[in-house]
Amino acid sequence: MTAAPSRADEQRSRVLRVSVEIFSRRGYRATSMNEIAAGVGLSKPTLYHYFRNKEELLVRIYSDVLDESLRMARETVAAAPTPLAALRELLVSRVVYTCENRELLKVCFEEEDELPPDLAEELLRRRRAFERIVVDQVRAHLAAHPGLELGTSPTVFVNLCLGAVNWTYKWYRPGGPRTPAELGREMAGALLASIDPAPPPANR
Amino acid sequence: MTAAPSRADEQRSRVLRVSVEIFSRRGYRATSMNEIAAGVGLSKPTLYHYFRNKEELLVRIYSDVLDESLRMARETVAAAPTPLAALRELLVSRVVYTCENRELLKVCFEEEDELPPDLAEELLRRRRAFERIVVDQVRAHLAAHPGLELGTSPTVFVNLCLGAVNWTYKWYRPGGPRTPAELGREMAGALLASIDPAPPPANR
DNA sequence: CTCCTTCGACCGACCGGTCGGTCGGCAGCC
DNA sequence: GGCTGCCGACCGACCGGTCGGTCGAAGGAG
Repeated sequence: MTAAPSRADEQRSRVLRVSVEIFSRRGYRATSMNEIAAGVGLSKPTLYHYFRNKEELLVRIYSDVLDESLRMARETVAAAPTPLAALRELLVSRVVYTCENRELLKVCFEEEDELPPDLAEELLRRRRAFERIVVDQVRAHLAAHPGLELGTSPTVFVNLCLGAVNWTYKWYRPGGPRTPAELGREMAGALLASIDPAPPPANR
Repeated sequence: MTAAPSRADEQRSRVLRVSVEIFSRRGYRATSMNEIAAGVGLSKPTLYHYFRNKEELLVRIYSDVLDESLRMARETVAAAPTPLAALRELLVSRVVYTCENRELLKVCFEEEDELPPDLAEELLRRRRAFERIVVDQVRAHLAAHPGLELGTSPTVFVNLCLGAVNWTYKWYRPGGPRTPAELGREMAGALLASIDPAPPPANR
């Protein structure tokens, strides 16, 4: 059971929401604390009442995304009947999450090395944990289908898949003909074609 | 025939090389003109002797990459026997180019919207021209193989492929077991599996 | 009910420092 | 002697962060 959020917690998350919006639009460095304060409707000193400094904003944003991503990935894997299905759902859910949080992921992907070096290590550790979940599904799938040839290492294959999926933050625009979920299914289909033992019938 | 580069041209390209190095390491906004000047071994005013302002550095970097990319893409397509071969070579050459110019592409991908709005339009036009070359190969390949089912639109498919390929700037590190060319071939193989009418025999 | 204390939320004014960019001048080569 | 390459010194703007202080609600004492 999560405790009811205090007024302070609400303010903090409002600040974070506004920060994501402005960081994604103007960049972390180019955004001043005054802009954020104005966006939230507070003064700059009040921002510092809630957060130690500018860096902490970025750390919180990045860390929260990691938490959410890890949680989603573990849930997805637990619910999937086979490693291949898990892999497919993992990719679909990443596409959906990315499409629905483009600003957030833009900040995470592009401001990654503005993170303070002392925390970067621990954050990287959690990012690796996420990637490892995906790699494990590939390995499990290959182990279950000894005839399959991946043509590369599982790590490279996962980097390729996650790259294709993450890149959607650069080109996806809402309001197109596809819902994020449809888009995710189509992309996952193309990405997993090379390791799917039962490709769709229409393949000639 | 290209004219012999003047001394000034050489200095300018030295400045650009150093700028790419520092921009990629510290970010465009976080990099001061003084740092660049120190890196080149000049004073700040001398930088302004060669370039109008900081923005122009970024524009030149970005524009040069576009030129080179378009040139490479056109050459590759012209030399390929079939659309599928062209597509494969296009992806391989992108991977190789990316691996060998990680800093450069990092700057282009991550500082894209620091570009001045008045030039952004024309630069975007050229970027679209590059993407269009790739899309055209997909269309031509599908037209030549009526039985093939792409499972999505050519545009989405190209975004997916280029995303996977571009993302390599985030994870590729030289000195690994694969050369960039090998890496490119492996990745292109996986990416094109879903539209390859003659997949490798070991597939089952 | 009232008075008084306490405290979180909040802000105007300010500071040290940095940044992009400029100015005026010097040196050396054609 | 003019042109190119070069620089020390400087400027206005702005930024992250702090300081000192206000205000109103909560809460206990009488």
